[in-house]
Amino acid sequence: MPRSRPPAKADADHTVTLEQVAARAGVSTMTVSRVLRNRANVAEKTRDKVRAAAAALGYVPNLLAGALASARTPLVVVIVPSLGNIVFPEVLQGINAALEEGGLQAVMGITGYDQDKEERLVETMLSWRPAGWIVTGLEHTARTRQMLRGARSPVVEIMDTDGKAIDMAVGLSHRAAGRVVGEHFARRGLRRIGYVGGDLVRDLRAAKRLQGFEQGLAAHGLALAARSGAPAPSSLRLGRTALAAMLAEHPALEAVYFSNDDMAVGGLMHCLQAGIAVPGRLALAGFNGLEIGEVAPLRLTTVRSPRHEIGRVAALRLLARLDGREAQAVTDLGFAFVDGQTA
Amino acid sequence: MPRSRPPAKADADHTVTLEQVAARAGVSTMTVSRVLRNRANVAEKTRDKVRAAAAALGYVPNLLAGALASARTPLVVVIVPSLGNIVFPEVLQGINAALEEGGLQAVMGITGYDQDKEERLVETMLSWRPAGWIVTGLEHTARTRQMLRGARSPVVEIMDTDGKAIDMAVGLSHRAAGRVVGEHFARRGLRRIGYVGGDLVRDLRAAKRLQGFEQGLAAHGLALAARSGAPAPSSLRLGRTALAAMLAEHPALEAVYFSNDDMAVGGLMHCLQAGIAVPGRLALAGFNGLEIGEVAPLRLTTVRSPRHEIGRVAALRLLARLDGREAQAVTDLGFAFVDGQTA
DNA sequence: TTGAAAGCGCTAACAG
DNA sequence: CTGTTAGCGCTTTCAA
Repeated sequence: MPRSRPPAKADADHTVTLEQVAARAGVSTMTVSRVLRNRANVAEKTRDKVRAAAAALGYVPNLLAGALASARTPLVVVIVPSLGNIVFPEVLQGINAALEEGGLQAVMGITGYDQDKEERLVETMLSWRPAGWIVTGLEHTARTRQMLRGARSPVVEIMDTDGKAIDMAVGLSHRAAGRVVGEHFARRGLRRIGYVGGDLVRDLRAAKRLQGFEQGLAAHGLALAARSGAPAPSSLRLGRTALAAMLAEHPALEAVYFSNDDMAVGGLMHCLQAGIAVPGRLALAGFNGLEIGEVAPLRLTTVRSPRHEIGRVAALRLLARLDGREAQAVTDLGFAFVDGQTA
Repeated sequence: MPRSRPPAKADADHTVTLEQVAARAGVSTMTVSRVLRNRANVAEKTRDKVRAAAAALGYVPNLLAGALASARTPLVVVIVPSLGNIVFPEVLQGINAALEEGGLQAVMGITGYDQDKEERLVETMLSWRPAGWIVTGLEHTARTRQMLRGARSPVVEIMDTDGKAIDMAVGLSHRAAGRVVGEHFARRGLRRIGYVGGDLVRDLRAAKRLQGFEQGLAAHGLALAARSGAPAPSSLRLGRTALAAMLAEHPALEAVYFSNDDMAVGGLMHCLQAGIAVPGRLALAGFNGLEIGEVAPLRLTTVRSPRHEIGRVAALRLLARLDGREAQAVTDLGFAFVDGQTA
């Protein structure tokens, strides 16, 4: 004979089900379900009875059962490359706050700037049948792209707008952000210019900024005199050591563009300690507009990215689409050049 | 007549189910289930047939259905107070990496250092029937505690060991960490000492560090000469402005202890810019051992907390318990005093 | 080594 | 406004 599980009511596992609430309230499970999900068309008196019964029993809904029955999960998969600096946590805060208001839950994945890892994450996450996806960047493996399209739930690619989106994109043009700094350097009359970055093969947005930066220089007849890139994640320390190394080899450098603010502040710290006059002897600039650049003894010249806002808007676009509303395909939230004291 | 949904095979929604894989492979759904979950006792030939069928159809398992049927989710709820500085993202990276190896998924919640928000989060998350919980700190509302206990899945409280754990705890003694700095200041012969922090009512671990710090001073017959606390989250900027304000009011101060490294580095930046000699004229110390303190022109005196390790170990303890292994109730991962150049 | 039956806890659809 | 019926896609249990 097949198993006949004991009725839930007698379960050793004291989990309270809709059915028990229904029994106690003297109504059907459907009515309980309606009340608990605030559906219309239930008499006020019935509502009260049901709520009382649910409270008395300490009922906790089972989202798994609900999601399976309705074919709708309140889950949104969020995939970011790293939590190693403050940039993506800030984006996550924006995402999280907005999703929460819409009654959705973020499930997080971290790729380590590895597209194959991203592909594996997407494959795994597919099993949750998420309501939507927020992924970082516009570059993915072909299979990742295919899986995301096949999932037929909305996808927002964040941070970048230089490229083609799978579905929606919310970010800024990194090429343009880099170009602005290149032109600024050129207009300042800086000539011997270096670049200090991390791993450009992995961080494609940093690569786009550098590309834009070089275009900005080229527009004024300039070119990069030195360039360093370690196969390591960007960090304050790397910025510091890489700048020191570059200056040892190219002592005549007049300016350095860094892949981001972490790197740039690291470089600035080197200059402060080594007694290198900034910006007189060496001009510096970064990207992101982090707080550390603002409170440094010299305000860092940089480009501010709207990180929290990118997260918030990405989540809102997703919510809009889930509500059946139209949502803009590409949202360029722009950036602001920060004319600081280091360049 | 009740709805009669079209059979899944003809569904407009092309979702492939176990049943379709089974049909194609010429076996029962149970056999497919066994193969796909790598259960023993399936003939090698059958395995191959099933795998081929699954691949051909592009089968994607439905975790919701699986979890409902087996009463087991691979979800772990992780609740942290904030992603506003790099501390908790680092903890999350540690958690995430270890959970992933164990086949578990983190679902994140952010409390904003608000215990009522935490309570609401726990209540909501309960509906996922998570396999385990990682929550921050040892202080929670009575109802949060009750819900977590009632969930009957393992709970790890992270960061702190000064108090009583619900189930397991992984962290360090903040009281001891504060005390070490207090004694260091005293031994250095510093006498007029101030404290600059954020909101101690919300950040209870910062409050414990301050308590330990004052004990350390008291052991040498000293007491705090000044103390500032804004009802705001700690930040580089707050550290900078709060120190400036404190020095304006207490110009004779010889040393300042900050609630953490963000605050302390902010303070250090103020000194660098204002030309205040550190540590000669003013000694500074913080807490956490962040990279920014290490690359500053003066290495920050601080106490290093094992953030990534706390996350990793917390996840491992959870995994151990889910595997039915015993796991240590309280794990004190300790801290390291960093004898920097600012105190 | 494989399969059949039952059911996890909930919601959609329809009937009244 | 409320109830009935069927079934979401999977795994458990037991039998063969």
